[in-house]
Amino acid sequence: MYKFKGKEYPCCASLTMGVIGGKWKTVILFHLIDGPLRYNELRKEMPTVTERTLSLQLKTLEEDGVIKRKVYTTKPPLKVEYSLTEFGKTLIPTIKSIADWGVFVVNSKK
Amino acid sequence: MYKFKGKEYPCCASLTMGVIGGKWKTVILFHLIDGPLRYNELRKEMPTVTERTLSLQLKTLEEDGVIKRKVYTTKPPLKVEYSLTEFGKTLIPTIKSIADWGVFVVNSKK
DNA sequence: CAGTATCCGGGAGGATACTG
DNA sequence: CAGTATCCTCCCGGATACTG
Repeated sequence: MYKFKGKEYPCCASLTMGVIGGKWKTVILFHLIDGPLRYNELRKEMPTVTERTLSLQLKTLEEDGVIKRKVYTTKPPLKVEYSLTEFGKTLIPTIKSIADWGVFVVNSKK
Repeated sequence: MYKFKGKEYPCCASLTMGVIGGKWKTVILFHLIDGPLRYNELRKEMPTVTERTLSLQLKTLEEDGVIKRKVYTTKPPLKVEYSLTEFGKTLIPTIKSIADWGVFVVNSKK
């Protein structure tokens, strides 16, 4: 049994999937590899996600310590930036491997 | 837009997650890295999965061309082996990266 | 700008029983 | 042994409207 953040997983692979699994989390992390992004910048990169879902996924990634949220203003209009934490950066090779395979599949079809 | 097996994905990373995402698929693939396994051998490796779910996940992995199903007997008791296809083997580095990160997280907590 | 609030549907996954 | 069949629950994620 593997434990992380109070959750139990039957396999080392499922622990990782518990953190980066789901429809959107890898996409978010993939876009954050190159540096911090603001909320609306992320939305532009991910045109098909809804505000609510993006917001929820960002929150769970933050709770898992993978990304951090930094607020630059106290009054509207707000400026908020999301970035990988040091812990989150340890995921970069894995995220890149996931992204690379997607590219590989599309390219090898031609 | 990235396409694979009739499905569309907004990002290269989500294409990969479409194939290996979900609660069990990476676990199945992880156990198949070392060689073919029979249905009940897989069940032993994954004690908490139900028969139905394991069966369904194996079927979708097979449809995506990642694993192959080989039947050795025509009459009960059946002998069926699951193994990675050549295409599925291109996923090994990614699966290992995912599994390694799970191990890393557990070890670095101590 | 960066989010909540509210409502909702679908599908992933579970439990149990049965079968070629 | 290797699965189906049936039924059911949960919650992820979507749509839309609203707010500090």
